[in-house]
Amino acid sequence: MTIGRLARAAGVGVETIRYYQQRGLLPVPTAIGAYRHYPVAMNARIRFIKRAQELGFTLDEITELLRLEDGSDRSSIRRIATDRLGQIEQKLADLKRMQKALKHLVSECAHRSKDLPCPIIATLGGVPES
Amino acid sequence: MTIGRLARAAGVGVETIRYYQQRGLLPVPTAIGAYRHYPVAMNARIRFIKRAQELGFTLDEITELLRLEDGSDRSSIRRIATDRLGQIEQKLADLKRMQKALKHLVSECAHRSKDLPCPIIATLGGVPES
DNA sequence: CTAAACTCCGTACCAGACCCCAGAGTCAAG
DNA sequence: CTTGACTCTGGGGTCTGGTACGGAGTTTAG
Repeated sequence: MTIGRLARAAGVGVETIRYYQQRGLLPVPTAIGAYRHYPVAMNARIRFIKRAQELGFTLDEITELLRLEDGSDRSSIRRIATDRLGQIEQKLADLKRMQKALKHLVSECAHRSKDLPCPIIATLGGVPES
Repeated sequence: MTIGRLARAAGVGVETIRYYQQRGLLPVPTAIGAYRHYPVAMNARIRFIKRAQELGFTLDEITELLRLEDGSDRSSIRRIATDRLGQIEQKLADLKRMQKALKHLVSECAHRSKDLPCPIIATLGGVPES
């Protein structure tokens, strides 16, 4: 795999791969001749990164997640993963609240008469915590 | 309410409020004298924005969501909300998968011998859709 | 009435996550 | 062996969601 093929296979730009290398998310493979030669497994790794990003992880966080795979220092790494797990669960809870609120909003909007305002934004905004 | 008080009440910077005004997320209230005077309800609106942001909505998306409140064109607005609902549900599903995978990963990491690699990233990355 | 604190407007700058470009070198199909 | 597609390095630009700054005008508490 050359970088271009890998990029196309993973559905990202060549620059993205280089950027990830700079940031330490992807290893810089040893060159064969003057060009670098990527193992097919890189593809899975890039997809993992993209997936995690869609879920709201930053590249720094994903870097930590990825150290799990290359995992040497297991105990501290496990701590990191557990933290992220907590984050994810928090996010899940938030999203569920949002889902509920939006559902409510939609049905309110459907059933209410036109000139009554939707009181739901106040409800959502009124939650002081987080 | 002056802008500064509002900002402190909502837990954002003054500049943020101005920025939101520029972007059309907040109305620019009419000035009393030379300074603008904000209704207390703005606070709820700002909190709503912040909340939605934490859930991964962009300001553009939030702008659309907010039109729900000021809602005139209910049917198209309901469509938008329903779309977002779909997004949220997708995200929930993804997060749940992620949660499961991470849990698995953590326990694998705990139980496995040190030199076996974790195969989970491949599993995650292998899902082609999205 | 004055001084501190605030507001207004505009512009500039920051981080994150890329994207694009130039110029030079390299590979590989024909 | 040439030619065209690709790679390398490096540096800059872009978009989002802000934050910071500067200078001038405005309130308001004492």
